[in-house]
Amino acid sequence: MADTTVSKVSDTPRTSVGRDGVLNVAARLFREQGYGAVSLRKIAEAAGIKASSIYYHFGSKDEIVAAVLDAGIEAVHESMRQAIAVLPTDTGAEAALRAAIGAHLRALLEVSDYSSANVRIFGQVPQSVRDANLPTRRAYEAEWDALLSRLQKNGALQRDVDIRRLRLMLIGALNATLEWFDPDRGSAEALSRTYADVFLNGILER
Amino acid sequence: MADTTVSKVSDTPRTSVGRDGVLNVAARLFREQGYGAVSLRKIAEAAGIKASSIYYHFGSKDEIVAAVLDAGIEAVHESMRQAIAVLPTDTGAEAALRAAIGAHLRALLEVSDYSSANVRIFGQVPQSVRDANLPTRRAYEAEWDALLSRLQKNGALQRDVDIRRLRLMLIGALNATLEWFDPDRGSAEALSRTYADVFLNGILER
DNA sequence: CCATTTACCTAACATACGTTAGTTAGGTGA
DNA sequence: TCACCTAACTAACGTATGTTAGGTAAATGG
Repeated sequence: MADTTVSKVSDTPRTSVGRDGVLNVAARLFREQGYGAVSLRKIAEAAGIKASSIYYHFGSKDEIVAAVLDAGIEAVHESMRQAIAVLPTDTGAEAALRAAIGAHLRALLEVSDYSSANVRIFGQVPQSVRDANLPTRRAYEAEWDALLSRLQKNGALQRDVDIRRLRLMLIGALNATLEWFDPDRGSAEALSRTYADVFLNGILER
Repeated sequence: MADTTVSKVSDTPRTSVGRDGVLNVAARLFREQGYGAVSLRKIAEAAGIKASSIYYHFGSKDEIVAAVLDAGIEAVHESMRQAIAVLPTDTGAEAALRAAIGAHLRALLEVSDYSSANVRIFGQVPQSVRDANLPTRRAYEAEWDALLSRLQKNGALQRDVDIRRLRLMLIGALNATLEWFDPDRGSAEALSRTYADVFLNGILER
C-alpha cells in the first residue's frame, strides 16, 4: 500500500507519470475517498499532471475505474493462489482455509490499493463498469468455491452448508473489515486468525 | 419496503407530499441507486414535486441524507430491541443471539428502506454527514455489545473472544448481505438461521 | 539531422448539480 | 371577509464535472 500522508507527487517530474502512475494514484484516491468524491482533476493533481492529460492514457473516467476494479480482483486472486500454492501437499483442510482467509485479508488491508479500492467503490460505480468487472470477479469466486468444495468433499466441512452461500458470507465478512480495521487495535494477521477461528469453530463455549 | 417497480408517484396528488413523503422516496432511491447517483431532482421527480420545493422541507441535501441515515439505524435498533424484548425470561444465550441476528437481517432485507439505505450509502456520503450519524450508531452498537457481553458472562460465549471485534465482524457480515441477497435463492429467515449456525458453531465437521 | 512519436499542456464547452429568490394557489383561523 | 400559512411553483445562478480540440517540448530512431 502506497504512502498515504501526502496527496501530491514530487513537483518536478524527473520521468513521465505514465498510465501506471495515473492508475496507482487513482486506486489510492478511490480507496481513501470513494468513487463520487474523486474527480479526474483530483486524480490529475495528485499525479502531478493536468486533467486533460489523462485522456492521453485513458479514453474516459470509466476506463480508469474499470482498470482499477479489474486489477483489484487480480491482486487479491493472485494473493490467494500464491498462499495456497506454497502449502505442503499434506496440508489439512483447516490450514488451507486459514491460508486463504489470510491472503484475502492481507491483500485488502496491507498490500493492494487496488483491491481495497475495488471493495470500497464497486457499489458506487455505474452499472456498465460493474458489469465489466464481473468476469474477473467470477474467476476469483470460482477459486473460492473450488477450495471450499474440496474441503467439503474431504469431510472437513459440514455436508449441509451451501458452498456458494458460505463463500458469500465469508468474503462479505472479510471485505466489511475495510470499514473498521485499525492496525492500532491489532494486526491484520491476528484479525485473520480470529476470522478463521470464528468461521471454523464458532463462538459458543463447549 | 415500498413498491419498487415504478419510480414516480401518482400524477395527481390528492394530498401534499410532505416531509415524510420526500424522505420515504429518498430512502428508497438511495437504497436502490446509492448516494452519488441520486440527485435532488431525481428525488423530487420520484416524489412528484420540483427540486426547489424540497427546500421547503429541508435546508440542504445533506439534511435529507442525515435524516435517512438516522432513521435507518433507529429502525434496525428498534427491530432488535423488540425481538429481544418478546423473548421469555428463561431464553437461552443461543436463542437470544439468533433472535438478534434475525431482527437485524429482517430490518435490512425486508422491512426498512431506511436501514438498507444507511448500509448502502454510509461510506459514500460526506464526512460531516457520517459524523452526524455516529451517535445513533453508537447507541445501536452499545446494545449489541451489551447483549454479547451478557452471553459471555453467562459462560455461553468463549471467554477469549473480544466483544467489540466480534460485533464488528458479525454486523459487518450481516450488512454485506445487502449486496448479494436474492429472495429467490432462499428467504431472509433461512439465511438468518445459516448466519447463526455459522457464527455459533462454525463450519467444521466434528 | 530531421521526421515522428510520446507525453504532456492551455483553453474551452456542455451538462448536471445544489441552491436561492421571488411567486402563487388553496386551505385555515380570527 | 380577509390576513396568514402551507406547500408548492418558475426561473435562474454559480460551480464542478467529464470531455474535446488544438498546441508544444522533449525524446526517439532511421
